[in-house]
Amino acid sequence: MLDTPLTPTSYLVLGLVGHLGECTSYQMKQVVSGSIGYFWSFPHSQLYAEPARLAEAGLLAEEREASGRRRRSYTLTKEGRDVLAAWLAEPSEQLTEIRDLALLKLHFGGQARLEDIVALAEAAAGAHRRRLAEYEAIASRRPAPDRQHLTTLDLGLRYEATVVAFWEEVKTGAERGGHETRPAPTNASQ
Amino acid sequence: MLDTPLTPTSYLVLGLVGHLGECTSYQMKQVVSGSIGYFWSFPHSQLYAEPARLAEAGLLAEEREASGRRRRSYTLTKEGRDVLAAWLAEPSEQLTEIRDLALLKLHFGGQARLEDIVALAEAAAGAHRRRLAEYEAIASRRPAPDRQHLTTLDLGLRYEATVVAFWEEVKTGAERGGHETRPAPTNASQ
DNA sequence: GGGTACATGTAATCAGTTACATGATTTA
DNA sequence: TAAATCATGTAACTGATTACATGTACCC
Repeated sequence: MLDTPLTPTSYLVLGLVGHLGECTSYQMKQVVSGSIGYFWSFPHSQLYAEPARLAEAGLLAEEREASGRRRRSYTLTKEGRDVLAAWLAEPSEQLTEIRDLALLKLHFGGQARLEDIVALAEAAAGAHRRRLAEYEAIASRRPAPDRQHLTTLDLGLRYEATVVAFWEEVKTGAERGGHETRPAPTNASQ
Repeated sequence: MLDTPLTPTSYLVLGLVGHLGECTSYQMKQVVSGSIGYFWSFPHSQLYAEPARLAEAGLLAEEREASGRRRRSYTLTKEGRDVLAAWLAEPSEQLTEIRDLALLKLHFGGQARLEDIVALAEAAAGAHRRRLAEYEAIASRRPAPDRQHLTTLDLGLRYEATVVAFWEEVKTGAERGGHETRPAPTNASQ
């Protein structure tokens, strides 16, 4: 049935179209930027390229306006709906992939100066604190019935709170300067 | 100085070579698989391709065995060391990118059956519980002095604990079946 | 001495990113 | 009506992934 194996992006688009019903790439973009985009970002061009691929694979039906902007809009085909349902029904095995430059820097922190670690931790804590505040604002606007079951937003809230605390501790730890980081990188060899 | 802008992978490799000193791609691979690879995975082929790129850019020096396997090994050049130091000294602004298929499925859970959510949550909780156990084992082997400053492993421990709890709650929530998920997907239209 | 697992790469492909470009709509 | 901003795409490039392939050491 399918030649090209589907990527995470494929399912993301299928899920969006399934959720929204008939929609354009731009509408997907708007929805993404207020939800998934917070933790899983990608350029909007993918929301144009991927539906085209899915349409070619027969999972989406493409309709184009006859006049004006000639927008393309998409709907799930029967096959698309089946593929999406099958994907949703199959529990996924793989764990979280985390891409975080600040964490990577911390990981190589043994090669950095303590003051750089302090600055890094401060910046990271601040950024995550702001993100946490955004999530809290969204959560407070969330209608009551939805508050009963857990969503990605709830994990986002917990994640950011955890991370803020983590970076704050990293900062105070580095400020106290104690612990066993080499005083200077590898200057001994110079 | 630099033509190609450096990617996260570039810095990852620079950091590894800085940390290990002269090393081969295979050695990097081994180190990665016991540390960064836990949350930031990528195929080993990148650990062959990227050092080659960096060598061409003058940030790594490449040495090749004259006989036998003709292994390539890499060291930082002066310029590479500077670039790495500058990167480490500059606090990064961007937040965490999280790629998690299970979370994505949960996000589209309104289109799934409740029993699928239960299975999803159960599988995810189990996988993260196992990962947490791995981290705990590593942490217990960690030498005492290192226990004083926080590392990526510490965040890993906290993250996994948070996520396990989250998925367990999702599971019990879905089992109780309560909340406002539509009883059946969109079967009404069939 | 043959199989199996570890070690070390290369080639081809493609998804994803970057950059560009233009058409509509609003606003001042 | 000019300027800004929102909306809608396309083209080109390349980093990352997949797949393949072979060499070396060890073990039964």
